[in-house]
Amino acid sequence: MVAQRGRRNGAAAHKRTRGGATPDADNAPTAEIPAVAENGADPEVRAKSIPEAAVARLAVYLRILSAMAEQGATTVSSEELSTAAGVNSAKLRKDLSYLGSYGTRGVGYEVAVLVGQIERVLGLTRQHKVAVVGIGNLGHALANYGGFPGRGFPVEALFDIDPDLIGVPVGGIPVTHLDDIPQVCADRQISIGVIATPPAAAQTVCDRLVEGGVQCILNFAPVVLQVPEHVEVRKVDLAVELQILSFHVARRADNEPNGKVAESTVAGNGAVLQS
Amino acid sequence: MVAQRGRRNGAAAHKRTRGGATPDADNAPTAEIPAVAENGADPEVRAKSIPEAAVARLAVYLRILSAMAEQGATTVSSEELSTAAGVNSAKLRKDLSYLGSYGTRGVGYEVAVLVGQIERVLGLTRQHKVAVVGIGNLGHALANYGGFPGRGFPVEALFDIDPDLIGVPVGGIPVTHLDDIPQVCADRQISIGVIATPPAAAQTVCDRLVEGGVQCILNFAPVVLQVPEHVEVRKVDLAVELQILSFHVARRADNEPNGKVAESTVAGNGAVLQS
DNA sequence: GCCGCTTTGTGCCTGCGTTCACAAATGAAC
DNA sequence: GTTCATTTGTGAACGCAGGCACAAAGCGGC
Ligand SMILES: NC(=O)c1ccc[n+]([C@@H]2O[C@H](COP(=O)([O-])OP(=O)(O)OC[C@H]3O[C@@H](n4cnc5c(N)ncnc54)[C@H](O)[C@@H]3O)[C@@H](O)[C@H]2O)c1
Ligand SMILES: NC(=O)c1ccc[n+]([C@@H]2O[C@H](COP(=O)([O-])OP(=O)(O)OC[C@H]3O[C@@H](n4cnc5c(N)ncnc54)[C@H](O)[C@@H]3O)[C@@H](O)[C@H]2O)c1
Repeated sequence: MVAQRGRRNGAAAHKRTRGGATPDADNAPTAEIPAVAENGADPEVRAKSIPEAAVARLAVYLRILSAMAEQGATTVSSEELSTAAGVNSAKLRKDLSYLGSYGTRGVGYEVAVLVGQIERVLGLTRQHKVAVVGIGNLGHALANYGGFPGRGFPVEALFDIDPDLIGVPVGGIPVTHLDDIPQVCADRQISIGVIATPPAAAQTVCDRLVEGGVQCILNFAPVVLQVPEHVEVRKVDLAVELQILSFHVARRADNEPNGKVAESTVAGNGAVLQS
Repeated sequence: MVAQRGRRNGAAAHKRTRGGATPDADNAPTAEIPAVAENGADPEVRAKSIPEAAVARLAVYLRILSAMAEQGATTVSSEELSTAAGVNSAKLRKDLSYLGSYGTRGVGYEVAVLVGQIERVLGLTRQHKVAVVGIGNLGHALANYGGFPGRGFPVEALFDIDPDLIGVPVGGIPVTHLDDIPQVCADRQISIGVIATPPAAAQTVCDRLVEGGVQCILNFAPVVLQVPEHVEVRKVDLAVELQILSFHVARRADNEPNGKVAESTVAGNGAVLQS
């Protein structure tokens, strides 16, 4: 299949296919925010541009901080929080600095303030309604999972193509037919669509979600989705995860061509005590 | 030149806490391979050092190539494959160049060769046995999923703490009790452990897996795991994924402080014709 | 009120990852 | 055999992210 010849790539590179987010370390494009300068909507908050990698970590910090708050902690130091999150303390401080300056030198950060600020930046001050499409093995697990509603992501619609499933409640919500995706999503103001259908159906489902006004898609099907520019896609590809792990095993095996497997490297427990 | 006081990074960088892989765009540390120079084990293959980000993409290319092979394709150009994978063609070629030079200039790549080479580099030439711990909603889905065995990752052990589950076969494999993790993993040469237990149990389960000689862990529980240095952890945190999506929605909303929601931006199909 | 201790916030440097652009290689046509 | 069209492979430039180290900033003790 040699296909298209002719044109070098004069206008080629433009066709940003968009959509297929590489499984993991992609999303490089630093979340740009054109410095909304005027528009005094947000008072003192000058939402700079936060690196995508930092956003991912902020979500982790938020979970840890919430847990700390529940246990009664009122302040944390960057050292504390960073070890709990498994990152460098300098990196943590830099990440927090994207929020603004909410720490007290010599003391640390106030847990409640930090929680509030991270929620603000991540847009968690309002709820984001979620729809799950494909109520099979995985879809059932997602629909039943309590961790989403608890964090501001209520699941408010379920879809499938299987007639036997239509109308059956899963996790308290009845399953609707695939064809109603656009309608229902628009009606219920769904903002996040989760795709857990077989790969072959994923693109079609995706198109309908977009049609229904869904702005974000979390895709579990191992396919690269095509979406319009204003829609954000993230992919969770478990097979890829396993293959990355496999790579590391192989690499390690190559590096130590000693005994066979060297199993029983029990190493006691991995208590990374300090540093 | 600011002189640089004190040790630049002489021996500092060691304190790597290791373990808690940030949810997403982390794993930066370019998979180092000390250039095994001698040791003629692998004939012509000089396993260089492949960037982690590239490894993730290679796994995606592999899936696409496999599908193409099934449809009878024998060769592909970088242009074709790159659009299918949703990446830049230059990036694709660079990624493939980490494998060695297996393309034919003016023609393209032979699908079969590429598949073989990627499998070799990812360590997929041998099987990696998988164990799943925590056979709840998610664990059931994972245990039943056919996509893993089909890709060289046979699930060969299931564990849970629930007495009602012990002995019950799920996806053809009976569930074993938690306590037997070290024994069973060692016996069956499990190399990858998947954790799908409640967060509170994750660290304990992780320790036992390590005790059983498991080298890689895929963690679904929203906690940061502590592991010894020789164990590789990857985390799949769905709440974090949703929060990253939320961030993008919020960001976009901030940028366009026009009408309310501007829904119905159906935009027909996402054919991003030209830049 | 001053001093010293602690912890934040950040400037700077380094290194990885992405992208461009082009030389080299190859096959086909004549 | 030469030339042309095509596509690979990669050197080099660039931009982002990570990490160090220190100045600035509070707090508490004396
Ligand atoms: N189960 C896992 O652990 C796992 C792991 C990795 C990836 N995945 C991926 O997740 C997706 C779902 O996996 P699963 O195990 O739940 O599969 P499944 O077969 O159990 O469920 C698929 C569901 O989608 C429904 N469906 C089929 N066609 C549809 C369509 N056109 N529109 C809407 N719904 C449709 C089916 O009725 C079924 O309920 C697959 O793409 C799979 O590759 C699953
Ligand atoms: N279900 C989802 O869609 C989803 C989404 C995101 C994250 N998660 C995470 O995945 C994990 C599992 O989720 P789930 O919905 O399957 O939960 P679940 O409650 O359905 O299943 C948990 C299973 O773990 C078992 N278990 C409890 N303690 C254990 C222990 N000490 N050792 C071994 N097994 C033990 C339970 O018996 C149960 O079978 C949780 O950490 C959850 O936060 C789940």
